[in-house]
Amino acid sequence: MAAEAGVSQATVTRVFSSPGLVAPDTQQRVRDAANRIGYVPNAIARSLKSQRTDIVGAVVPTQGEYWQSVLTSFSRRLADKGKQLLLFSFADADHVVDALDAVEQYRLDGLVLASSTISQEHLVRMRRPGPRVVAFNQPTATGLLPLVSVDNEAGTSALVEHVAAQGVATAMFVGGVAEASTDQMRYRGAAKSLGDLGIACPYIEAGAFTYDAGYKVASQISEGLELPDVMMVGSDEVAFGVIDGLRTAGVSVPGDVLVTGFDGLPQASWAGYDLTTLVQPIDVLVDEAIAMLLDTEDPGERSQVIPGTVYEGRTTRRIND
Amino acid sequence: MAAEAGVSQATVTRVFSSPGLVAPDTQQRVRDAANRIGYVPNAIARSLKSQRTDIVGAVVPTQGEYWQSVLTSFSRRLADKGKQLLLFSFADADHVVDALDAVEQYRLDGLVLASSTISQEHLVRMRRPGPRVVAFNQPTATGLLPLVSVDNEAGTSALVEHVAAQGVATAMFVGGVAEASTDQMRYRGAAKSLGDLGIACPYIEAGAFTYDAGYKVASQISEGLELPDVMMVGSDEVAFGVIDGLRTAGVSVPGDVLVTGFDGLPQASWAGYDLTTLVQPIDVLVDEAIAMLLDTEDPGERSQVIPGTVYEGRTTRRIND
DNA sequence: ATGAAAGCGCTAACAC
DNA sequence: GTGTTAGCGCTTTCAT
Repeated sequence: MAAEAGVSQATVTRVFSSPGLVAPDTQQRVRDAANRIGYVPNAIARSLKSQRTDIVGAVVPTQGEYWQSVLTSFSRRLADKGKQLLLFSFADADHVVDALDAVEQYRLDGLVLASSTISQEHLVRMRRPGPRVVAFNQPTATGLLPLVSVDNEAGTSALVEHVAAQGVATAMFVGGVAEASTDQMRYRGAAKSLGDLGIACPYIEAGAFTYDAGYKVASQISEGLELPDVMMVGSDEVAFGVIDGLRTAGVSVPGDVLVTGFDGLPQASWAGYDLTTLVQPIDVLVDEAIAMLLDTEDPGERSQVIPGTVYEGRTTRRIND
Repeated sequence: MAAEAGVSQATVTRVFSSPGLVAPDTQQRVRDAANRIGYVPNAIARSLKSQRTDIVGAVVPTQGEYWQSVLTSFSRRLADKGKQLLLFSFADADHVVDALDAVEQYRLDGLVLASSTISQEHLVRMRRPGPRVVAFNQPTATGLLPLVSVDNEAGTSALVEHVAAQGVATAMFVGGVAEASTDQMRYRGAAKSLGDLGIACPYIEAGAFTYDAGYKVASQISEGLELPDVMMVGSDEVAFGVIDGLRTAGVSVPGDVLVTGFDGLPQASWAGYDLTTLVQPIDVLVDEAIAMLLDTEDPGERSQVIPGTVYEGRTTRRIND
């Protein structure tokens, strides 16, 4: 390339990274030559020298509406900052390790760890010098890694407050996976606030954060147990299943039982469900995570816990009002 | 590192890429040293030398359930092949160009172009020597780029066949965006097959591939026009909106009007909708695309058009049968 | 304003 | 089985 333009390689570099330092006519000559032979600066070589890739890695679960939204948000926000997103989706936790390896090998500028089901052990492994790691919506990471999360506990508390205003005497919490730290926080918020009102709150585990799990558990409940006044579900996706399961079994929502969700998926406001839920301000969370990742000052083990907002849908509107 | 282990750099390389060539004790000495100082081979340097990154780029729209599924599938399948996925999400078509730049700069091993709304002009720009580009579900690219796509036309034909068996006399096609090539193919399949039965098929444009667009168009239709026996909707997401819009307006689905979708999203089979739709075999499409990208033999401008399957849901089940 | 030269960390060819 | 050497394509002093 340098030869083609009749200049030194140093000048070529300058044309593409600090054009100000190069005479207009030389610059033109270089650009012409580049177009002629289809030259494009090699980012790999640049990274080798500069020790920066401008690529951020993200470990995100492959399943679930919520995570998809998070991923989308990350990808957009990073693009705005001139960074690329290298995606490590994972089904099981073992692959998290693969991601970490890749992060080290590719010398990524940082890594986002998003998922509520990564073990403490893995999290500890992430504490190390080198590229910065930020945990996303993963309360378990508190004190281990810098963390950005929605305020899960306050979220379900707020939902209880709203529901209580509708008048309820009995309740139940339907979680996805009991080990998930988000599930635990959400249950805690619900149980505490309900407890303050003198209402008990049993925990029922659906078994997965999926529609099907919600559907199944709702079918079983409507057969066996006595239905509570309100079912607080740990995530919207499970809640949709719960609602459909109840309705299929002939139970009216919200006529016979009120239902709340958590996350604030777009579908929550669809007319078919219009689910009362806690809306996570995903873009805010993501911006905060990116800031922690990219800011010059070390975030240490700082935690950012950001509140969500209650969306009041039809599923908690008493019909007899 | 070489110094730390007391061997040459070449030996270090061998330990990590062809361990067979190195004596066991030397190997141990190198690994110990690596652990001691936290050494990890630098993939950037390797890429610079080998001219391969083991990273595949993907340009995918940021909106829409369908594309999210496609993305997830790509990410998983590539991981199985030891490749990483660099994600370029894009809202508007201008960003496609950014992606192409990045592909060139990072010397990616290939690029997947997924989206039905990339202009011919941009597609032509992708025809170039260098890393391979494969178009995904983008009929416009036929003859320009190697293409993998579901058979859109045959898909709506198959849906017509199923619907006709239920007995219909009038129909309508609700598209997302008229310019989208997938929309055009899907309309063509529906119109042709309906025409063969002597049934006319007007095209109505919702304006976007979203729930809201479907909801709105359904509200308008149920107010003004006379409802057809069947509304064939160009995508599931729009179809959900159409169904909710109709039901909110007091129109029964499938009592008053049958509805079909296209894509086969997981939600289609949810009890709330149980939408008859054409299921795209996403994993098959994705595998095919990856094969085209990575296979040694040049795919040229070969097109792979893969058939989908009809899922028969409740939305086309005549109530009076 | 431009060039020369060293070096980022690895791989591959060749020697021993 | 291991070392030596050259070079991938940039960036960055240091000269001129």
